[in-house]
Amino acid sequence: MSDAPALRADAQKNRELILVAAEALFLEKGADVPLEEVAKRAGVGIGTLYRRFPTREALLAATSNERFLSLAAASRARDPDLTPGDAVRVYLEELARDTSTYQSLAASIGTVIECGTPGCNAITAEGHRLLRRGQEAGAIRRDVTYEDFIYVVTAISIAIENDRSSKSRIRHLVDLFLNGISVKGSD
Amino acid sequence: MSDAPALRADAQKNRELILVAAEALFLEKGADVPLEEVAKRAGVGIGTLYRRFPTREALLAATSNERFLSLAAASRARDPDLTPGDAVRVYLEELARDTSTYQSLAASIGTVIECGTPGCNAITAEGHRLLRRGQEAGAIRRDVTYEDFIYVVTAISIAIENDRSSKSRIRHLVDLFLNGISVKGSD
DNA sequence: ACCTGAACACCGTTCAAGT
DNA sequence: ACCTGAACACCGTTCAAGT
Repeated sequence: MSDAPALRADAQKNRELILVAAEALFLEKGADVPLEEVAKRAGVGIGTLYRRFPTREALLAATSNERFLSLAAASRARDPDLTPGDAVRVYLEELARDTSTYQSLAASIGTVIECGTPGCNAITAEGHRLLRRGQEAGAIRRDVTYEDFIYVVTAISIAIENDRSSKSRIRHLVDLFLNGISVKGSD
Repeated sequence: MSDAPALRADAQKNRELILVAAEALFLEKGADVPLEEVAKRAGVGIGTLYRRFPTREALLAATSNERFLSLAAASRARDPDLTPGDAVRVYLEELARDTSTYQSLAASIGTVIECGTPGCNAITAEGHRLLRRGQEAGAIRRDVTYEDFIYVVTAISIAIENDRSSKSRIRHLVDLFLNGISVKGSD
């Protein structure tokens, strides 16, 4: 599974320094912070950063890895306590909240979450599982796809970033996705 | 209403040239095309472009003005033929389709549509009207806001841009917003 | 009042030289 | 194998000089 041919000790150390600096700066200044600033704070040359993380998305995915792993684990852990429908609801709310951690992350979350790291794989697999379970239980429409999940998470995060709504509206927006804007029984 | 103190003839001409060039380039290369390229194609200096359109959003709003006006007019025209719910559906589909006209426009459509030009005002007023009518007819939930409309249009356009879905999925995504992902009667 | 474009700032990305 | 940072490219934005 580990296709990385083991980094040299100094390279491994630099990789860690870059990740720590990136996490801090993404939080402080958003996901579009200049990469030179990340390299500077990490105390490495800009070339070293590019060698380890060829794209900004790769760096974002790496800093998200642990958060995604724990989100997926938490979702599985609460599974027995929730109905299939509620499990999907909480999954979407948590993922939207997480995506709102870094300013400017929303637009690329779709790419970031499909990057192949263990965390990305875990959170994606968990979403597929919840969707399937909801459909088998007859709670979720058959024509809904996992792409629709990503779309709504992206949407909510962008809405929050644009300051057209606040984090407190995540629940409302997820609710619209789940139940629709139409009054029940009106069609 | 017209707060513009009438441009000098040459300035007016340049403004038109900029708009024509911008429309063409936005269509060819997306809403993030270099502004210098727009100025070059228009045959004016970059300073002239900035003088007329201080921000990219202002330029986007200006090129969208006529499209927004006709979208709003079309919506009012078909109004008698549709139920309040269907009127909202078509409004959202048309707006999402329009926002997908220029690549990279989606993320800023929220800002562009609130810019105060006649077109922006018209399409916004029409959306508010349809929402109110839907709610008064008992077809739309009372807790839905016009911000939710913008959020879903943004979401759909971003989904399309990220190539996670195609324009043919607009109908599906609007349908989810209207009716929700939950199976009816499951709650 | 308006136009121009050089000048400056800023950031992304590569790559030759060095360890 | 890895690191560094100068160098280059590109784009946004301003503003002094000119009409």
